[in-house]
Amino acid sequence: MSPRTAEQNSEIREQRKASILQAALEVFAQNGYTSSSVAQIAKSANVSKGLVYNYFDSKEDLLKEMFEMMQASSNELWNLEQANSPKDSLKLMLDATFTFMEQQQHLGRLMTQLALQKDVINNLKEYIDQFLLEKINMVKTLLADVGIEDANEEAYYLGALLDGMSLGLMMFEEDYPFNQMKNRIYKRYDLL
Amino acid sequence: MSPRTAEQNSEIREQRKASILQAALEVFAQNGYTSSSVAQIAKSANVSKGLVYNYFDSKEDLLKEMFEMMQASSNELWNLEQANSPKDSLKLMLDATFTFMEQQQHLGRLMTQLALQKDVINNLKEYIDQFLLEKINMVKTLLADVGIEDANEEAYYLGALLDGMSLGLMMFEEDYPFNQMKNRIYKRYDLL
Amino acid sequence: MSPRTAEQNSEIREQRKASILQAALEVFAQNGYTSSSVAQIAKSANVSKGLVYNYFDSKEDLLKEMFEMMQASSNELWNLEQANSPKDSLKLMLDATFTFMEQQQHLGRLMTQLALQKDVINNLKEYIDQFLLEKINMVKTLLADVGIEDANEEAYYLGALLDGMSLGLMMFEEDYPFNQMKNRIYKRYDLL
Amino acid sequence: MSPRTAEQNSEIREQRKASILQAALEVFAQNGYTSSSVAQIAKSANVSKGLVYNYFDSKEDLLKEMFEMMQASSNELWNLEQANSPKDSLKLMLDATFTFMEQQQHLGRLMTQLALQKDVINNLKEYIDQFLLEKINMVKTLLADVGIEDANEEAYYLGALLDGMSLGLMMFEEDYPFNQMKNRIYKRYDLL
DNA sequence: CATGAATGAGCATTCATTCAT
DNA sequence: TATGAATGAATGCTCATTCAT
Repeated sequence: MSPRTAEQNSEIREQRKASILQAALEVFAQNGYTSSSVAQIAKSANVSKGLVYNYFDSKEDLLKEMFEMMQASSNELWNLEQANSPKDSLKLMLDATFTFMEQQQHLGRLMTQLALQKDVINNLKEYIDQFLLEKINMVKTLLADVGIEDANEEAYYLGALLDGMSLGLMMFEEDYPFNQMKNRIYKRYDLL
Repeated sequence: MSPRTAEQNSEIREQRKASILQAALEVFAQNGYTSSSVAQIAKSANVSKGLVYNYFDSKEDLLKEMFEMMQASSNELWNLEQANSPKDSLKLMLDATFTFMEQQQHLGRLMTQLALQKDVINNLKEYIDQFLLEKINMVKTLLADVGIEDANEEAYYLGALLDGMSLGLMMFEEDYPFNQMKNRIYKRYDLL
Repeated sequence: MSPRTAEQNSEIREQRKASILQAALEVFAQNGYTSSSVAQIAKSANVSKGLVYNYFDSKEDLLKEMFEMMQASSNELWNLEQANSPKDSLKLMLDATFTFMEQQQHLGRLMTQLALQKDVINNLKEYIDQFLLEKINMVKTLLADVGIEDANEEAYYLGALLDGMSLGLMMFEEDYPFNQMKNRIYKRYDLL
Repeated sequence: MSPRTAEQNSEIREQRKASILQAALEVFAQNGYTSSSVAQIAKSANVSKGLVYNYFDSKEDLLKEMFEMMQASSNELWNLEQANSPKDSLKLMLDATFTFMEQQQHLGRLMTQLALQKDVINNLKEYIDQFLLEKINMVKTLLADVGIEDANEEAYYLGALLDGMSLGLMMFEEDYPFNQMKNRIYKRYDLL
């Protein structure tokens, strides 16, 4: 009835969608994908169950779009083009990683859960594995560029450290000595 | 009077119980606790659904007994009494950890999943957290005994490395350079 | 915004709830609480199994609400305030009792079944016993008011007669000489 | 192995059977037929589940034999042949009825439950109804023989009283003024 | 005769999804 | 666009019954 422009409508749609997705993320991360109900998500987003299906095809679809959100968020952070040197690139990558860990704990938590179990849906696990592989390959390149001898092994080592930190942060939360860990890593690559 | 002796029955029970528990472990680790159905477990163990309930009170109970299994398995491995020196203790701890990672991947996978989400049952998460805390405190002590300056921070660092390795092994499986990683860690503490 | 107004929805809910409850009452009274399945009730109410749970928390809850329905129905009938004399009160009580017997045979049948066995749920039996006790005490008072010598014993006697009639009506149904029995009782207290 | 005579074996069988039946009766009367499990009965009789099936074809069969037990017990009590007069017959019938109420409360409780609901098994309800009908007809005859005017109506009246007493005894148990009620009835027919 | 391990059908309950309004 | 009533398939669990020993 109200004369909204198509643009306004589109914007409202986007916002609604984002808010539902955010609610879903929190619920999924807390309870796990399977244990979360669409009703719970709808309630948490303050909308009706029906509306969730107005914006998303299925519960599965929510998860897929969440993964795409993660990719977008990650790509946005891993903006290494502005780097002036290999060292700088490495530093930017670590910055991005740490920022992601802190700001996107829900996403990290959820993706780690999903990565640990068989495909819950379609080929999501494949995409996650692909995503992880890309990251570790990028790290290999960065480490090689910076002159590290056995860049491959070092990449796994650094990967283990970062994953371990991520887990630690999820478990211990504010009790985790996150900054000390960050410093250790920056120091290791002489980035301070 | 009994057609089977009590002993025979008891033995059958123990074996069946163990085999169901093993099947449940695999199914849980693969699909996640919530996504696993008792029917799936029964099928995987080649028994009827009903029999599962003859041996376990509930699906929850399966998980509880699994956790106890993990504690037992872990305690068995962490046999540090036979150590002759602090360094030896540290080495034994690392040996135990690596052995557990390799031999009990299912358990590790499952417990990590559970640790990442809200309590699925009763107070299991609490017990898991407690279990993890004990381990990290033991590591702190071992590192201090061995003369490491900032044992607390180092414990978190080593913890991150080990957790990260565990995750890596779960994801990459045989592609993971597990032995190289182990060597790096042994070398770090001069244990080779 | 809602497609149906809140009022419309509320009305639909009330009607559905009532019709499910009525179906459940008939099924419970016919087959007994334990032997009745929710599927049977749903079918009898021409709704899906799921919908029953949209309106009632559990099968148990159906029974609880049924008991409350009985209390309400009974209280509505036992409206003794309008009586002008003790004799009038006694007559009203008997009227109410006979009306209940005839109009609420399902409820009577079900409650009698429940009263005869161990508590099926929570403390329902306790409530039923409490309910019966209240009735018999009220009868004692009414009989004393009317000038009956041994009102206590007479209350048990009248109670037995009424319970026996109720049973008889349930068993023999239309073959039961209900009106003759009623007359006998009215005559006994000189109420015709 | 032990050389028991066929007779001894047969006797053992009979005893076992009776003890299982007794256990089943108590369990059924307490919890209702449907809510009682064979496992419960077996446990209560201190035998294995299997043995129950050695003596009875099914849970249903237990109920059938119980009903036959009730008929036998009832027939044994209603031994009216030794009566010298119509009045004596009536008195013997009442004696038998009261004795049954007191001594066979479990049976009474169970049969009343069954009479109130649709056939749980085969045609049991039919038999029960038949049984009740026989009794009431016998009562009619006895009352007519004793010279009561409207024996038919009086039979329903007496039947209601007796059924009501039975219910009362089941509900109030030792608090029920059983003897006073008995006296009232004996007095009513001038049998004291 | 006696046991209890084993089975599978049946039931209460949950939840993703649809649809009339 | 938005709602929530309605559905039915799936799941945890129970229990009568069978059978190897």
